Amino acid sequence: MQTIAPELAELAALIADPGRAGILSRLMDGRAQTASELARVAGVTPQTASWHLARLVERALLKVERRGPCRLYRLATPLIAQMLEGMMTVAAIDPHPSRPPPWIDAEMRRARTCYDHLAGELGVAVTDAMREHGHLRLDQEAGELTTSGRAFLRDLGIDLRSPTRSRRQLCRPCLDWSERRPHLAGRAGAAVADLAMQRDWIRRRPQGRSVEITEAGLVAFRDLFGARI
Amino acid sequence: MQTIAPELAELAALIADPGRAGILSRLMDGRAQTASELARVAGVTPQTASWHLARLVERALLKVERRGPCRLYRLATPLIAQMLEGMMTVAAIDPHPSRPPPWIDAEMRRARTCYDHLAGELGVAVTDAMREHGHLRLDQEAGELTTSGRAFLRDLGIDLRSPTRSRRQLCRPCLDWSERRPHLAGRAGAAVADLAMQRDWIRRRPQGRSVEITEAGLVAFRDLFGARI
DNA sequence: ACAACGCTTCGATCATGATCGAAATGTTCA
DNA sequence: TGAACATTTCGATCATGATCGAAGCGTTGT
Repeated sequence: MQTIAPELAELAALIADPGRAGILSRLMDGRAQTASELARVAGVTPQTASWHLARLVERALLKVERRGPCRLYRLATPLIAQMLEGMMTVAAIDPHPSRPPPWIDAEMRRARTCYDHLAGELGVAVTDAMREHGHLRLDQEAGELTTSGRAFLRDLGIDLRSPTRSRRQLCRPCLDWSERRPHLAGRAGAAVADLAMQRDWIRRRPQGRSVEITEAGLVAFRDLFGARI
Repeated sequence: MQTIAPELAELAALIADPGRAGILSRLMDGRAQTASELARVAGVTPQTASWHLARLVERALLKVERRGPCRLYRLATPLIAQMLEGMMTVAAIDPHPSRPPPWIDAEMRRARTCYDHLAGELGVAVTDAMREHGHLRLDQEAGELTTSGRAFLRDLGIDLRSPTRSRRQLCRPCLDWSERRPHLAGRAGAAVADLAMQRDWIRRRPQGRSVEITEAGLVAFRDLFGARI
């Protein structure tokens, strides 16, 4: 019997190094990063990071583009992000509740981006609010935007038709690894995150995936969305 | 910045061994297997397999139950299967199309089970047929069973309300790693696979995840579902 | 109780691959 | 052209963990 087990092992081995896992984790926000920054995140020297990055690119987990003397690395496809999401969800489950659980940075847990949508307490709160207002149906495996939900987003100025040719799903759940409950992902999730960024409701912190919720953002998420944050 | 990168690496390391990857791959059909059988699949001695299995159980990827002198191992939760699905999907993408692609066993590609639903050419054909008949809407990230679809399954004798308390989604896409296109998963997918098994349309082969399509099955899938297989 | 069987633990060996210093490459700008 | 900078390549070292033989454990059936 021939299976893809060898390829599975090979792929897993690529993620099994703490440095490379850190790099992939860092790139989960969908942005591109320089080799130096990724070396810093991984906690290794630039030459070691270079070796790791070469392997990740060779296996097509990352793609690289040259910008001047720098090289910018990013996840090759959303499929990679989706796979990592799935793995992080399992990784976040502590098999030994007695052991001190992996301490998760408070800012990270509060609000962050997950590839291109909102995650953490903020992501889950926004999702819950939309669900309670009948905008959304979502569980651990699938999601659906209601008529009211489409109208709600349209009123916020979100045009969901924009990337029409995209095969990407409108509305999809993503299991939040810090909250352990699903939050909104897919095109709708990305659109909400974009909007929040554009209106300065959230700001990316210079490093890491965590984001800062501005005063205006707090008001907006509470009043416009009805989120309890 | 604290992330779950270390836990991600640890989890990946667990899958990164060819033996363990083989074991996990073997258990993707959702059935339980003895340690001996898994040792055989992994291509290692029983004592080595025992060591691998202990690590997988300790990390809660597998659960074990004793049946007489044997120990039966199975995937701990459907979440694990879902994670492995995601990884296999990426693993099946050959980063170097020039290299000979991982040769996939013909029986495996033809028809197999993926945790608890149909996969391979059969799974995709059934899914396509249901889609073409308006029973199903499905793309790479989400799925929905139409009214006609519910009626269709009901007429086949499938009661989808049965596991009511289950939080599991009715209808969900699963990216087929051999066909590289989504097939039907979720409770509906499992129900179809169950039905096919009960009516002897498909038979599990003694070892491996591939299944045999019976003569009656070929007729049923073509006539009842309209599948082109 | 004893033998048969499946599985696990122990101990020693061995291979893989992660790491960094040193040096080379390549790009931009003056 | 040459200096400054980011990145990569090379080479040597070192740690981790996969492996199997031998022995031990636990369950079942006679």
